[in-house]
Amino acid sequence: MFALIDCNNFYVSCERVFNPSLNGKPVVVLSNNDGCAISRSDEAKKLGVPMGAPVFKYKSIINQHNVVVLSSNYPLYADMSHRVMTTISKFIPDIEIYSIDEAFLKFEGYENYDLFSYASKMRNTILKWTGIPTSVGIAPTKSLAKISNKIARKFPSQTKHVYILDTDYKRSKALNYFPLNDIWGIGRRLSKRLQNIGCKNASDFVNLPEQWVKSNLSIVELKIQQELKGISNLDLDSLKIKKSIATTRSFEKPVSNLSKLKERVSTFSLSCAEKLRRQNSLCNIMIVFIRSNYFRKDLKQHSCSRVVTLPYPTNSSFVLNNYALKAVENMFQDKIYYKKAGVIVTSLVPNNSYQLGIFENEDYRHKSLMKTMDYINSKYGEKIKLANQDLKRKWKMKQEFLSPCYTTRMDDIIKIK
DNA sequence: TCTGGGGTCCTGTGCCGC
DNA sequence: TCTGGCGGCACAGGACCC
Repeated sequence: MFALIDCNNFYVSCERVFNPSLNGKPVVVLSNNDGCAISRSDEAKKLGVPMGAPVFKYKSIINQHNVVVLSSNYPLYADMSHRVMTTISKFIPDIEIYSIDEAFLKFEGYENYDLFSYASKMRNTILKWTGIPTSVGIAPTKSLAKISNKIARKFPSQTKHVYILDTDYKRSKALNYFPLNDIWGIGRRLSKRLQNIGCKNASDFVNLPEQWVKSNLSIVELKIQQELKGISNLDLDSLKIKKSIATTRSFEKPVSNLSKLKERVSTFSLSCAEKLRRQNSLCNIMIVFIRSNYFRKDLKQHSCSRVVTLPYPTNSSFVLNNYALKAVENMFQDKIYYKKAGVIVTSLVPNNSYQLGIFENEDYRHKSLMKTMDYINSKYGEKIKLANQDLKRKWKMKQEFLSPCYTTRMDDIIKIK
């Protein structure tokens, strides 16, 4: 059996742990630049603030009902997530951390356990130790565990936040209940396509001939279909090695000036280099993109990307920065208001075993220089920069409603008098 | 005025070499 | 020497997830 454990309204719940006055009130947490609502309390959901809604469109609801609006505080959420995951692994060793607020678990050798009471004990412990409420769905496959988790969340008074989908009767009842786009892996586009051929709910999808699914959709949908039938196709993915690393941002204000754009992209490339070094990887390929604001139909649009195949695998800030800047110069067009840019590194290889080039290899001094740079920056804050970065950095992400970093910054720790 | 970021995977297209 | 078919590859773009 598999279980999916999911933190309820995770970002809002993290905020509530340290600020209990938010309990019972409608609360939303916003995305970067305070753009969209990406986490909502039950009260805010009831008021009709949708997931991912641009917050300026819902100002009247927010003002009318005194909805508390917060900027996202990632250091806090990352630390709380770590606490929750550590607590879970004390109960079950087979764990796949699927996202910041979700984990899949595998119950192997738990045949003699009462899974309901074991899962309830786990969620009570998490609540007690971290303050974060969770829901647990248990089923024979990962896809069904997802559905089971939805049931646990949707009917809290009946399920007490733990639901076990363990019989054919429960399975077919659940599949008849949930619409297509509630199935893990079936999004907006695909559910529309399936609706057009007469599928109304998950059950209709499961009853489609396998051959048809394979030839008209893809192998991914076929796997989902089998999982929903109760045939396990997806196992725990415990060792997750990243295949790409990205740093991308929307700008608070549009950028139409090449040197300013270069400065931003430079910072993104350095951030990617740092992330690479942190996980002891080198990259072979770097993708740089710049894009105007596609919501502004009245302005001239430009969206462009460059794939840079590097001469040798690297995680050197200097090398990545140089190529990123060349790519921007190459793509930049005058009189365009750029709204977003990013750097993605991919084709990653481990730091300690990679193919050396015949003609060109990295300057051997970079390695120790980077090590020193990372050490100084981690000890004293971002003290060392490259000269082409804006040394008096004026731009800053919009975060008007940021809560303190209660658990990760000494100055922000709550004082008890 | 104001619309996120970080991932994975798949598909279509164009090019190249056999 | 030319041509068509085909597989492999790179790349752009899209769908999906949280």
